[in-house]
Amino acid sequence: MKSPEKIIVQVILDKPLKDVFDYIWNEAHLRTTPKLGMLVELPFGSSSLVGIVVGVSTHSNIELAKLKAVKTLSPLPCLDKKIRELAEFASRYYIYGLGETLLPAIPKWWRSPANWEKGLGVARIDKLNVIKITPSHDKVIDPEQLNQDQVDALRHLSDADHKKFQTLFLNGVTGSGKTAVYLNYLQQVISNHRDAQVLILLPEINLTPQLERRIASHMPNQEMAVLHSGLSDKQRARAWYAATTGKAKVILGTRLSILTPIPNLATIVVDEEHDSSFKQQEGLGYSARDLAIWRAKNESIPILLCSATPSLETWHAIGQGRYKEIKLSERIHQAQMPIIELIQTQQADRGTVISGIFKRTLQNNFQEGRQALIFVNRRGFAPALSCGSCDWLSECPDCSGFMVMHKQLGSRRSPVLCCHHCGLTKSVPRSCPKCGDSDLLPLGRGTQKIEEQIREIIPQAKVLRVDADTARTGKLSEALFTKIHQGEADIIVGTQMLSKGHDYQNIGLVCVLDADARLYSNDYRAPETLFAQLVQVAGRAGRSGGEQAKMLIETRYPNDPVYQYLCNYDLAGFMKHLLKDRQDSRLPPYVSQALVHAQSTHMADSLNFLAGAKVFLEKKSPNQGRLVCFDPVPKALAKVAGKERAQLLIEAESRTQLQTQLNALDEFLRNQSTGRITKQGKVRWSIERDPLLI
DNA sequence: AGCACGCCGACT
DNA sequence: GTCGGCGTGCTC
Repeated sequence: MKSPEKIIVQVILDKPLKDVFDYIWNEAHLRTTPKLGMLVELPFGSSSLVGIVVGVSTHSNIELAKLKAVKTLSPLPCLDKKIRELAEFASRYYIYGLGETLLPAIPKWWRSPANWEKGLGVARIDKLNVIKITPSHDKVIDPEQLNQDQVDALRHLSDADHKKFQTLFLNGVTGSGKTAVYLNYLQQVISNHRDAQVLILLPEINLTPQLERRIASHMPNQEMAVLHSGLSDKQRARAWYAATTGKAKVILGTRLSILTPIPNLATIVVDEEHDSSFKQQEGLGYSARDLAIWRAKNESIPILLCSATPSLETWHAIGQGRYKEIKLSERIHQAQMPIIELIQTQQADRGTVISGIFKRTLQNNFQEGRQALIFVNRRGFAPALSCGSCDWLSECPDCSGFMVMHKQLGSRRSPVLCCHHCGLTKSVPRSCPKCGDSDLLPLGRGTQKIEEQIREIIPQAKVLRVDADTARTGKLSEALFTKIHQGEADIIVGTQMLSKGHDYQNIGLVCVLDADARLYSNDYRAPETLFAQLVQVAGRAGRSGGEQAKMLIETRYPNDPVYQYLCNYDLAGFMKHLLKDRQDSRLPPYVSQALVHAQSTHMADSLNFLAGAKVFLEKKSPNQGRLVCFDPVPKALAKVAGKERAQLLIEAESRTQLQTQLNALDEFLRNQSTGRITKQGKVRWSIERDPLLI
């Protein structure tokens, strides 16, 4: 007599282990049949974990006696097919465990079975409002108030087939009203399609409160869910639940929200599409921009990318006809863009003072009663501390970078040395640790030093500093920007943080100090990034009309194409130049790249490990196919937090070729590791697809 | 990744 | 005598 067959479920876990684990499904106990995408609680080793059901079967390769049973189920709706497909793709493409991809995409609060009990969590959360609508005093922009360009752009968008995948690119200079265009578009989508939900991706948390308010006043009757890492567990859980259940019609978030289940997703907008924050650098090294396009394709919906300075990938795709460009004419606004002046600096005056021309222009601007922005690429007081009589420099003991000097303004405490890579903080030595000389000098200029100098030059001016130190939290930064908007600052000193998304009213002058600090580095994207930053910064000036604003850029290389194209605001010319350059030097988008990262206590172990990876790849494709495998090298910043780091660059003409090779390499490396650490030598490794830095 | 089991140094 | 170091091995 055959006993009734046991139901076995395959479950994924947030562990760097093999993909699926088998469990027994006790239907009598769980009181329902297993369904794909269910979130369940499981016994695992000596502890308890949550997992997601990804398969149902009656057989297991593991002995039945060894299998444990699913403990409880969550009251959440199952993760739908679309989101599972997206996670499967991301996991495969970015060479990362499926469980490690999908589970962290669910808010922590929901991954705690303590919150599941009797579904009370859901009931309670369901009663809460998703977002309190707090309309701003910004003027609501009705379609009638759009200018002709915007109306035309909106018409192009409305004409798109909403049941078909299509990538659209909205090209418009800063302040040309891109946001008004896409908000009107989204409103149309929501009102024309019952239950439709829309997703807006933004690069950074700083930008969400502004847009949040704007949406609230623009679409006051729609429920909105905001998702980013700055929220509390509960807020995040609530927003995610509202998106998953279809309750929220507008989902606004940073990159992590691309993995949110949205059952009636009708369209996606990626704002500031070129921004590198869409690429996650750690763990699952995904690009939310790229995943958004894949998701749109998989769900057969249109996607809209927006930027004044598109990524080269986007520009390339437009050229090939893969994306459709919608242009907001630059003509009207070009008149408002500041006149750019390049100030050449000599090696000798760098890092010492604010030069005469900057001083005079700042003073004039102040007397005219207009605000000025000063951009510095470096936070802190000085990039390093040096000894006046020997060659000592403030190197970090655990990293191969320098410790940056920070003055603790506003407090009586003495200055500190701080490593921006590992966070180590020390007090400034009284005398040189090497030769004992007491003549220690700060080297170069950071935001704090500039702030200090400006206060000396124009003592009457109200100076405000905006950087990672003064705008540490969302609240702090909002307070700073409120101050700026209320005119409580004459001169604003800050890092890139200043340039994003904020509307300033009365900027007459923009100064960029040491613009090319990163231009001649190992970052082949530096020219593109710099161009985008400078256009962005330029767009902050002269918005209220009035006399044309000025932008002064301090550079050692005024003849570099970046500046030459920038002075004419010639985006198309610059993009063409860059594409030619990338084609000539065999760089993306003309080749596909991957990096194998390795870190361990000794550089030799890291390099040896990578050499093994290289041998494997070359054996796999003996005639080297169209795969190019470079030599393992120590990283530019070779030591971080006491770990010696190295990397191996792999290139291929075709993405699919690279994909199969990387999957094979991953399997090979996993077989000699526990988790992601090798058994011999204890090398921690990872594979990164489409790296930004090589 | 956690977490247990397991075999060698300075402490109530 | 024991508390505890972290080396290696497993998790359905």
